Amino acid sequence: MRDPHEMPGHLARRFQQIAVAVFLAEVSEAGFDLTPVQYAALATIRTNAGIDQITLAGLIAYDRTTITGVVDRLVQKGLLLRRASSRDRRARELHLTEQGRRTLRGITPAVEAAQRMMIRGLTDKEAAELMRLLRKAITAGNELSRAPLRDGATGERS
Amino acid sequence: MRDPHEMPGHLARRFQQIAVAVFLAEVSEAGFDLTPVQYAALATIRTNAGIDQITLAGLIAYDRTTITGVVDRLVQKGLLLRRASSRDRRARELHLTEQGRRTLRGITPAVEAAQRMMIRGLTDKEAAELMRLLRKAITAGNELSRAPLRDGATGERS
DNA sequence: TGATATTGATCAGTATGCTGATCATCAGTA
DNA sequence: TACTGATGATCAGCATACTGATCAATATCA
Repeated sequence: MRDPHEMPGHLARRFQQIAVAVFLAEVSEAGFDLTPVQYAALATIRTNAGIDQITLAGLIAYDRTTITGVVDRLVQKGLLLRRASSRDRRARELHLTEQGRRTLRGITPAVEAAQRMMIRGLTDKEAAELMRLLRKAITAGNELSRAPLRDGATGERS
Repeated sequence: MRDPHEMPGHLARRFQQIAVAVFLAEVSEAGFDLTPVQYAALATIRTNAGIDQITLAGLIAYDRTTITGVVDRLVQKGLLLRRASSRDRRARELHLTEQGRRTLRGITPAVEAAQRMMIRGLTDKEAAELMRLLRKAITAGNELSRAPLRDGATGERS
Protein backbone atom coordinates (compact mmCIF):
# COMPACT_ATOMS: atom_id res chain seq x y z
CA MET A 1 0.00 0.00 0.00
CA ARG A 2 3.03 2.25 0.07
CA ASP A 3 2.69 3.12 -3.60
CA PRO A 4 0.03 5.81 -3.95
CA HIS A 5 -0.95 4.30 -7.30
CA GLU A 6 -2.29 1.23 -5.53
CA MET A 7 -4.45 3.24 -3.14
CA PRO A 8 -8.22 3.35 -3.65
CA GLY A 9 -8.14 7.10 -3.18
CA HIS A 10 -5.72 7.62 -6.01
CA LEU A 11 -7.65 5.32 -8.34
CA ALA A 12 -10.86 7.14 -7.46
CA ARG A 13 -9.36 10.49 -8.32
CA ARG A 14 -7.87 9.26 -11.58
CA PHE A 15 -11.03 7.55 -12.78
CA GLN A 16 -13.07 10.64 -12.01
CA GLN A 17 -10.52 12.78 -13.82
CA ILE A 18 -10.82 10.65 -16.95
CA ALA A 19 -14.61 10.50 -16.67
CA VAL A 20 -14.90 14.30 -16.63
CA ALA A 21 -12.49 14.73 -19.53
CA VAL A 22 -14.38 12.18 -21.63
CA PHE A 23 -17.72 13.77 -20.82
CA LEU A 24 -16.58 17.25 -21.77
CA ALA A 25 -14.97 16.01 -24.99
CA GLU A 26 -18.05 14.11 -26.18
CA VAL A 27 -20.47 16.85 -25.22
CA SER A 28 -18.33 19.54 -26.81
CA GLU A 29 -18.00 17.53 -30.01
CA ALA A 30 -21.79 17.30 -30.14
CA GLY A 31 -21.93 21.08 -30.05
CA PHE A 32 -22.99 21.57 -26.43
CA ASP A 33 -21.41 23.40 -23.54
CA LEU A 34 -22.40 21.63 -20.34
CA THR A 35 -20.39 20.11 -17.49
CA PRO A 36 -21.17 16.73 -15.90
CA VAL A 37 -22.42 18.51 -12.81
CA GLN A 38 -24.68 20.81 -14.83
CA TYR A 39 -26.03 17.86 -16.78
CA ALA A 40 -26.94 15.91 -13.64
CA ALA A 41 -28.69 18.94 -12.17
CA LEU A 42 -30.63 19.55 -15.37
CA ALA A 43 -31.67 15.91 -15.75
CA THR A 44 -32.80 15.77 -12.13
CA ILE A 45 -34.87 18.93 -12.42
CA ARG A 46 -36.55 17.53 -15.52
CA THR A 47 -38.02 14.68 -13.52
CA ASN A 48 -38.62 16.84 -10.44
CA ALA A 49 -40.09 20.08 -11.73
CA GLY A 50 -40.45 22.77 -9.08
CA ILE A 51 -37.90 21.18 -6.78
CA ASP A 52 -36.00 23.43 -4.35
CA GLN A 53 -32.21 23.67 -4.32
CA ILE A 54 -31.57 21.74 -1.11
CA THR A 55 -33.65 18.80 -2.27
CA LEU A 56 -31.93 18.89 -5.64
CA ALA A 57 -28.55 18.84 -3.90
CA GLY A 58 -29.64 15.78 -1.90
CA LEU A 59 -30.81 13.90 -4.98
CA ILE A 60 -27.43 14.15 -6.68
CA ALA A 61 -25.18 14.42 -3.62
CA TYR A 62 -23.96 17.95 -4.22
CA ASP A 63 -22.95 20.27 -1.46
CA ARG A 64 -25.57 22.92 -0.81
CA THR A 65 -23.03 25.71 -1.29
CA THR A 66 -22.02 24.26 -4.65
CA ILE A 67 -25.54 24.03 -6.01
CA THR A 68 -26.00 27.80 -5.82
CA GLY A 69 -23.29 28.42 -8.38
CA VAL A 70 -24.36 25.54 -10.60
CA VAL A 71 -27.93 26.85 -10.74
CA ASP A 72 -26.61 30.37 -11.31
CA ARG A 73 -24.78 29.24 -14.43
CA LEU A 74 -27.70 27.20 -15.75
CA VAL A 75 -29.99 30.19 -15.32
CA GLN A 76 -27.38 32.36 -17.01
CA LYS A 77 -27.36 29.97 -19.97
CA GLY A 78 -31.14 30.17 -20.23
CA LEU A 79 -31.68 26.49 -19.45
CA LEU A 80 -33.32 26.99 -16.06
CA LEU A 81 -35.81 29.22 -14.28
CA ARG A 82 -35.34 30.01 -10.59
CA ARG A 83 -38.25 31.67 -8.87
CA ALA A 84 -39.33 32.16 -5.29
CA SER A 85 -41.66 29.54 -3.87
CA SER A 86 -45.08 30.75 -2.83
CA ARG A 87 -45.41 28.24 -0.01
CA ASP A 88 -41.96 28.84 1.52
CA ARG A 89 -40.40 32.20 0.88
CA ARG A 90 -36.94 30.87 1.75
CA ALA A 91 -37.02 28.34 -1.09
CA ARG A 92 -36.45 28.72 -4.82
CA GLU A 93 -38.46 26.61 -7.25
CA LEU A 94 -36.47 25.28 -10.20
CA HIS A 95 -38.00 24.64 -13.64
CA LEU A 96 -36.50 23.80 -17.02
CA THR A 97 -36.97 26.29 -19.82
CA GLU A 98 -37.93 25.08 -23.28
CA GLN A 99 -34.29 25.52 -24.25
CA GLY A 100 -33.30 23.43 -21.25
CA ARG A 101 -35.56 20.62 -22.42
CA ARG A 102 -34.20 20.84 -25.95
CA THR A 103 -30.63 20.77 -24.67
CA LEU A 104 -31.29 17.69 -22.56
CA ARG A 105 -32.83 15.85 -25.48
CA GLY A 106 -30.03 16.82 -27.84
CA ILE A 107 -27.22 16.01 -25.48
CA THR A 108 -28.30 12.52 -24.51
CA PRO A 109 -26.43 10.59 -27.24
CA ALA A 110 -23.18 12.35 -26.36
CA VAL A 111 -23.64 11.65 -22.66
CA GLU A 112 -24.26 7.97 -23.33
CA ALA A 113 -21.28 7.77 -25.66
CA ALA A 114 -19.15 9.28 -22.90
CA GLN A 115 -20.32 6.67 -20.41
CA ARG A 116 -19.23 3.91 -22.79
CA MET A 117 -15.94 5.62 -23.56
CA MET A 118 -14.82 5.91 -19.95
CA ILE A 119 -15.08 2.15 -19.44
CA ARG A 120 -13.89 1.14 -22.89
CA GLY A 121 -11.06 -0.97 -21.47
CA LEU A 122 -13.50 -3.32 -19.74
CA THR A 123 -15.66 -6.17 -20.99
CA ASP A 124 -19.39 -5.79 -20.50
CA LYS A 125 -19.25 -8.15 -17.57
CA GLU A 126 -16.35 -6.28 -15.99
CA ALA A 127 -18.09 -2.95 -16.50
CA ALA A 128 -21.21 -4.25 -14.79
CA GLU A 129 -19.13 -5.56 -11.90
CA LEU A 130 -17.31 -2.23 -11.57
CA MET A 131 -20.64 -0.40 -11.39
CA ARG A 132 -21.90 -2.85 -8.77
CA LEU A 133 -18.81 -2.50 -6.58
CA LEU A 134 -18.80 1.28 -6.85
CA ARG A 135 -22.47 1.40 -5.89
CA LYS A 136 -21.82 -0.86 -2.92
CA ALA A 137 -18.85 1.17 -1.68
CA ILE A 138 -20.74 4.42 -2.19
CA THR A 139 -23.78 3.16 -0.31
CA ALA A 140 -21.63 2.13 2.64
CA GLY A 141 -19.80 5.46 2.65
CA ASN A 142 -22.77 7.69 1.90
CA GLU A 143 -22.77 9.46 5.26
CA LEU A 144 -19.03 10.08 5.24
CA SER A 145 -19.17 13.10 2.96
CA ARG A 146 -20.69 16.45 3.72
CA ALA A 147 -23.10 16.04 0.81
CA PRO A 148 -24.67 12.58 1.19
CA LEU A 149 -27.29 11.27 -1.19
CA ARG A 150 -30.83 11.89 0.07
CA ASP A 151 -33.27 9.65 -1.69
CA GLY A 152 -36.24 11.99 -1.89
CA ALA A 153 -38.25 9.58 -4.02
CA THR A 154 -38.85 7.27 -1.08
CA GLY A 155 -40.15 10.09 1.05
CA GLU A 156 -37.27 9.63 3.45
CA ARG A 157 -37.15 13.37 4.03
CA SER A 158 -40.70 13.60 5.31
CA MET B 1 -28.93 4.39 -18.49
CA ARG B 2 -31.41 7.22 -18.22
CA ASP B 3 -30.94 7.52 -14.47
CA PRO B 4 -27.76 9.49 -13.79
CA HIS B 5 -27.19 7.37 -10.69
CA GLU B 6 -26.52 4.35 -12.88
CA MET B 7 -23.94 6.14 -15.00
CA PRO B 8 -20.24 5.38 -14.51
CA GLY B 9 -19.51 9.09 -14.48
CA HIS B 10 -21.82 9.74 -11.58
CA LEU B 11 -20.46 6.79 -9.61
CA ALA B 12 -16.92 7.97 -10.29
CA ARG B 13 -17.69 11.43 -8.96
CA ARG B 14 -19.44 10.12 -5.87
CA PHE B 15 -16.72 7.62 -4.95
CA GLN B 16 -14.06 10.29 -5.33
CA GLN B 17 -16.15 12.65 -3.20
CA ILE B 18 -16.34 10.10 -0.39
CA ALA B 19 -12.66 9.20 -0.75
CA VAL B 20 -11.57 12.81 -0.29
CA ALA B 21 -13.88 13.35 2.68
CA VAL B 22 -12.61 10.20 4.39
CA PHE B 23 -8.99 11.13 3.75
CA LEU B 24 -9.38 14.62 5.17
CA ALA B 25 -11.26 13.33 8.22
CA GLU B 26 -8.67 10.67 9.10
CA VAL B 27 -5.71 12.95 8.50
CA SER B 28 -7.25 15.79 10.45
CA GLU B 29 -8.05 13.47 13.36
CA ALA B 30 -4.40 12.43 13.40
CA GLY B 31 -3.46 16.08 13.80
CA PHE B 32 -2.25 16.81 10.28
CA ASP B 33 -3.37 19.32 7.69
CA LEU B 34 -2.73 17.82 4.27
CA THR B 35 -4.99 17.16 1.27
CA PRO B 36 -4.92 13.93 -0.77
CA VAL B 37 -3.27 15.81 -3.61
CA GLN B 38 -0.61 17.27 -1.34
CA TYR B 39 0.06 13.87 0.18
CA ALA B 40 0.58 12.21 -3.21
CA ALA B 41 2.95 14.97 -4.28
CA LEU B 42 4.93 14.73 -1.06
CA ALA B 43 5.16 10.92 -1.20
CA THR B 44 6.29 11.03 -4.82
CA ILE B 45 8.98 13.61 -4.14
CA ARG B 46 10.28 11.50 -1.28
CA THR B 47 11.15 8.68 -3.66
CA ASN B 48 12.22 11.05 -6.44
CA ALA B 49 14.33 13.71 -4.75
CA GLY B 50 15.30 16.59 -7.02
CA ILE B 51 12.48 15.89 -9.47
CA ASP B 52 11.15 18.81 -11.54
CA GLN B 53 7.50 19.85 -11.49
CA ILE B 54 6.50 18.56 -14.92
CA THR B 55 7.90 15.11 -14.19
CA LEU B 56 6.18 15.12 -10.80
CA ALA B 57 2.90 16.01 -12.50
CA GLY B 58 3.34 13.10 -14.91
CA LEU B 59 4.06 10.62 -12.13
CA ILE B 60 0.77 11.36 -10.35
CA ALA B 61 -1.32 12.50 -13.32
CA TYR B 62 -1.78 16.10 -12.24
CA ASP B 63 -2.23 18.93 -14.65
CA ARG B 64 0.90 21.05 -14.98
CA THR B 65 -1.00 24.20 -14.07
CA THR B 66 -2.34 22.56 -10.93
CA ILE B 67 1.03 21.40 -9.67
CA THR B 68 2.29 24.98 -9.37
CA GLY B 69 -0.25 25.82 -6.70
CA VAL B 70 0.15 22.50 -4.90
CA VAL B 71 3.91 22.99 -4.64
CA ASP B 72 3.36 26.60 -3.58
CA ARG B 73 1.30 25.48 -0.62
CA LEU B 74 3.68 22.69 0.38
CA VAL B 75 6.58 25.15 0.31
CA GLN B 76 4.45 27.58 2.31
CA LYS B 77 3.90 24.88 4.93
CA GLY B 78 7.63 24.25 5.15
CA LEU B 79 7.40 20.67 3.88
CA LEU B 80 9.12 21.25 0.56
CA LEU B 81 12.09 23.11 -0.95
CA ARG B 82 11.83 24.47 -4.49
CA ARG B 83 15.06 25.68 -6.05
CA ALA B 84 16.26 26.40 -9.55
CA SER B 85 17.97 23.53 -11.33
CA SER B 86 21.58 24.08 -12.28
CA ARG B 87 21.38 21.93 -15.41
CA ASP B 88 18.19 23.47 -16.79
CA ARG B 89 17.44 26.98 -15.67
CA ARG B 90 13.77 26.60 -16.63
CA ALA B 91 13.23 23.79 -14.16
CA ARG B 92 12.70 23.77 -10.39
CA GLU B 93 14.17 20.97 -8.31
CA LEU B 94 11.92 19.71 -5.52
CA HIS B 95 13.23 18.31 -2.23
CA LEU B 96 11.55 17.36 1.04
CA THR B 97 12.50 19.29 4.13
CA GLU B 98 13.12 17.47 7.39
CA GLN B 99 9.64 18.54 8.47
CA GLY B 100 8.29 17.14 5.23
CA ARG B 101 9.87 13.76 5.99
CA ARG B 102 8.54 13.80 9.54
CA THR B 103 5.06 14.67 8.30
CA LEU B 104 5.08 11.83 5.78
CA ARG B 105 6.16 9.33 8.43
CA GLY B 106 3.60 10.52 10.94
CA ILE B 107 0.69 10.67 8.54
CA THR B 108 1.03 7.19 7.09
CA PRO B 109 -1.24 5.35 9.56
CA ALA B 110 -4.03 7.86 8.97
CA VAL B 111 -3.67 7.58 5.21
CA GLU B 112 -3.86 3.81 5.36
CA ALA B 113 -6.86 3.94 7.68
CA ALA B 114 -8.57 6.22 5.19
CA GLN B 115 -7.96 3.78 2.34
CA ARG B 116 -9.62 1.03 4.35
CA MET B 117 -12.49 3.27 5.39
CA MET B 118 -13.47 4.28 1.87
CA ILE B 119 -14.00 0.64 0.85
CA ARG B 120 -15.44 -0.53 4.15
CA GLY B 121 -18.62 -1.80 2.50
CA LEU B 122 -16.72 -4.35 0.44
CA THR B 123 -15.23 -7.72 1.28
CA ASP B 124 -11.49 -8.09 0.78
CA LYS B 125 -12.07 -9.95 -2.43
CA GLU B 126 -14.49 -7.31 -3.71
CA ALA B 127 -12.11 -4.52 -2.80
CA ALA B 128 -9.30 -6.21 -4.70
CA GLU B 129 -11.57 -6.65 -7.70
CA LEU B 130 -12.65 -3.00 -7.56
CA MET B 131 -9.01 -1.91 -7.56
CA ARG B 132 -8.25 -4.19 -10.49
CA LEU B 133 -11.16 -2.91 -12.56
CA LEU B 134 -10.39 0.72 -11.79
CA ARG B 135 -6.76 0.19 -12.77
CA LYS B 136 -7.82 -1.46 -16.01
CA ALA B 137 -10.28 1.29 -16.94
CA ILE B 138 -7.75 3.96 -16.01
CA THR B 139 -5.02 2.37 -18.08
CA ALA B 140 -7.29 2.21 -21.12
CA GLY B 141 -8.38 5.82 -20.65
CA ASN B 142 -5.03 7.26 -19.67
CA GLU B 143 -4.59 9.42 -22.74
CA LEU B 144 -8.12 10.81 -22.60
CA SER B 145 -7.40 13.39 -19.91
CA ARG B 146 -5.17 16.42 -20.24
CA ALA B 147 -2.96 15.10 -17.45
CA PRO B 148 -2.15 11.47 -18.31
CA LEU B 149 0.10 9.34 -16.16
CA ARG B 150 3.70 9.33 -17.36
CA ASP B 151 5.58 6.39 -15.95
CA GLY B 152 8.98 7.95 -15.47
CA ALA B 153 10.34 4.89 -13.66
CA THR B 154 10.46 2.87 -16.88
CA GLY B 155 12.45 5.54 -18.62
CA GLU B 156 9.62 6.14 -21.05
CA ARG B 157 10.36 9.83 -21.10
CA SER B 158 13.96 9.41 -22.25
C1' DT C 1 25.04 29.77 -36.75
C1' DG C 2 20.29 31.12 -36.97
C1' DA C 3 15.54 30.23 -37.36
C1' DT C 4 12.22 27.15 -35.42
C1' DA C 5 10.20 24.10 -32.34
C1' DT C 6 9.84 22.31 -27.86
C1' DT C 7 9.76 22.44 -22.99
C1' DG C 8 9.32 23.99 -17.80
C1' DA C 9 6.84 27.14 -15.38
C1' DT C 10 3.48 30.48 -14.52
C1' DC C 11 -0.75 33.27 -15.10
C1' DA C 12 -5.72 34.72 -15.91
C1' DG C 13 -10.08 32.95 -16.02
C1' DT C 14 -13.70 29.51 -15.02
C1' DA C 15 -16.02 25.57 -12.53
C1' DT C 16 -16.45 22.36 -8.98
C1' DG C 17 -16.27 21.21 -3.87
C1' DC C 18 -15.44 22.09 0.63
C1' DT C 19 -15.54 24.84 5.77
C1' DG C 20 -17.77 27.92 8.35
C1' DA C 21 -20.63 31.97 8.76
C1' DT C 22 -24.75 34.78 8.05
C1' DC C 23 -29.50 35.95 7.00
C1' DA C 24 -34.37 35.35 6.41
C1' DT C 25 -38.01 32.40 7.12
C1' DC C 26 -40.51 28.71 9.03
C1' DA C 27 -41.98 25.31 12.68
C1' DG C 28 -42.61 23.88 17.24
C1' DT C 29 -43.35 24.78 21.87
C1' DA C 30 -43.71 27.04 26.42
C1' DT D 1 -47.76 34.98 21.23
C1' DA D 2 -42.80 35.05 22.14
C1' DC D 3 -38.87 32.15 22.21
C1' DT D 4 -36.09 28.66 20.25
C1' DG D 5 -34.43 25.75 16.97
C1' DA D 6 -34.32 24.15 12.31
C1' DT D 7 -34.16 25.11 7.45
C1' DG D 8 -33.24 27.24 2.51
C1' DA D 9 -30.09 30.05 0.48
C1' DT D 10 -26.10 32.70 0.02
C1' DC D 11 -21.41 34.38 0.95
C1' DA D 12 -16.22 34.63 1.80
C1' DG D 13 -12.32 31.96 1.56
C1' DC D 14 -9.54 28.12 0.16
C1' DA D 15 -7.97 24.01 -2.79
C1' DT D 16 -8.25 21.26 -6.78
C1' DA D 17 -8.68 20.95 -12.09
C1' DC D 18 -9.13 22.61 -16.35
C1' DT D 19 -8.46 25.95 -21.04
C1' DG D 20 -5.56 28.76 -23.25
C1' DA D 21 -1.91 32.16 -23.19
C1' DT D 22 2.74 33.83 -22.21
C1' DC D 23 7.67 33.82 -21.16
C1' DA D 24 12.30 32.14 -20.72
C1' DA D 25 15.36 28.62 -21.73
C1' DT D 26 16.69 24.62 -24.25
C1' DA D 27 16.89 21.52 -28.43
C1' DT D 28 16.82 20.67 -33.15
C1' DC D 29 17.82 21.16 -37.71
C1' DA D 30 18.43 23.59 -42.20
